Amino acid sequence: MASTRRTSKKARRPPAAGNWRRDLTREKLVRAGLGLLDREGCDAVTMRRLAGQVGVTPMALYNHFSSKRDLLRAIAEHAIRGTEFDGGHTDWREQIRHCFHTLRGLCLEHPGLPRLLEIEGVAPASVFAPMEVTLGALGQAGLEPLDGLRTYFLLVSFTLGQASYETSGPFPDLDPSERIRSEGLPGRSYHTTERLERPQTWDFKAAFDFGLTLVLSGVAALGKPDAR
Amino acid sequence: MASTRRTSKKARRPPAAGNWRRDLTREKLVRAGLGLLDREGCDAVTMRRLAGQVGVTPMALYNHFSSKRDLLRAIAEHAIRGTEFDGGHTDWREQIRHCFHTLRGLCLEHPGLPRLLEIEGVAPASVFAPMEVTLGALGQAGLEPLDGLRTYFLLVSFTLGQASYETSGPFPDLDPSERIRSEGLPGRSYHTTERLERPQTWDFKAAFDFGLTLVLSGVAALGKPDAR
DNA sequence: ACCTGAACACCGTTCAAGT
DNA sequence: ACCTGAACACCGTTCAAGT
Repeated sequence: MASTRRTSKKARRPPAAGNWRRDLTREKLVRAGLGLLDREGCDAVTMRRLAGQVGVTPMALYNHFSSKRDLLRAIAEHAIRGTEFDGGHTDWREQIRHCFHTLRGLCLEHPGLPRLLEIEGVAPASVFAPMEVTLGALGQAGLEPLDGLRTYFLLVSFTLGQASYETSGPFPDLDPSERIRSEGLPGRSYHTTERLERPQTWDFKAAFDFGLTLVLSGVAALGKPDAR
Repeated sequence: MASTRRTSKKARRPPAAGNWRRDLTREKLVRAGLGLLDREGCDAVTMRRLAGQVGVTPMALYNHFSSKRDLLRAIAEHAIRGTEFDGGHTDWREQIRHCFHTLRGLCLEHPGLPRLLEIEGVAPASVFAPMEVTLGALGQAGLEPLDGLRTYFLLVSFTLGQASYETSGPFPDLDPSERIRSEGLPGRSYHTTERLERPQTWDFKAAFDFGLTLVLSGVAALGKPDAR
């Protein structure tokens, strides 16, 4: 804002890239938006609030983003970019473990991210970085591309779901025994769930590792006789 | 609305249950809300729109629901209630397959449901019906309760994630090769993903079955020597 | 080229008032 | 007991106007 302020002298812009000040401001907005997302969650990222945050009128944002969706996509992009999902492991299991631990870590750093990615049209192309790594590793494990893609979707649903539950929850609402006792549910029996002793502190990391191992050993079993 | 209209004669309500007209109206609202959810999606379920739908002022809803969240919870409850997740199979694999196929089917009937359940505090106690069935079956498969719970969360994340993607998507946004070609992503290579031939029609059911089988064979492998 | 201000059509919810 | 109407503090976005 301080230094290179020019009177706009007709300024025929180069067709491809390099719009000096424009990019700078867009980046500033994206950073502020990501901050808002991290501090106050997905619903707090609002055109009006972001504008207030950087001391500008809401409508000023529309010079840099065509819509709220465009803004959100840029924020997601900025959060993901720079993350390396490829651990460079030769063992395909290790490679996949690394990849999804990294994805989980990213979601824990930016707790609003999973929900953000679910908004229609917000997921940027960078979400395919883990796909690339996974498909490579699964190919090495002997899976056909189609099955690799299916496995990738399984892993990604799992990872985002768990991370979302870990950061937004654990809702008291989702503690089963508690809920079932308070609300009466006629016509259903819940003996197993009711007498379930939920550990006081649920170990999310251990649960995530368990799920990952389960899927990986399922993949390994695909080549074997008993698998069905 | 037609028949038993009484002048409210002081009506000391019985302490426990049976508020005749009140329950009727609440149910009517819930049904209309579910209709709105099914026809126009999660975001369309709005106090004001629902009120308009049943020909009443928005504030009238607050006589039957304490908040929007309360309304949404009742809608989710109404969608889930009556669904039988227990297929009565003796084989634990069949039992779990049936359970999650049922859950998936429910999400396809009510496309807004997965997103609805993710809203904080909306998931009703009935969401634990599949948990009951799953924990029982996994116990039969020899899993400890803690691992059973972890597996349940894996399966539920997977099922809701896939169903959500199937009904809200398939976004053109999530077709990888397309996106990567249009947006340039500097500093990343995507050869595997780029040359991926995505089948023109993605078979969601087959992908779901595949994931289910993968997880189940992972569970089966837990008792075996090679599992790690 | 970038920003403002007023306006429009929406939200959830509170509060006082009607019957 | 149930409903209305006006109001408040929010949304995303359009449009005309300023510099």
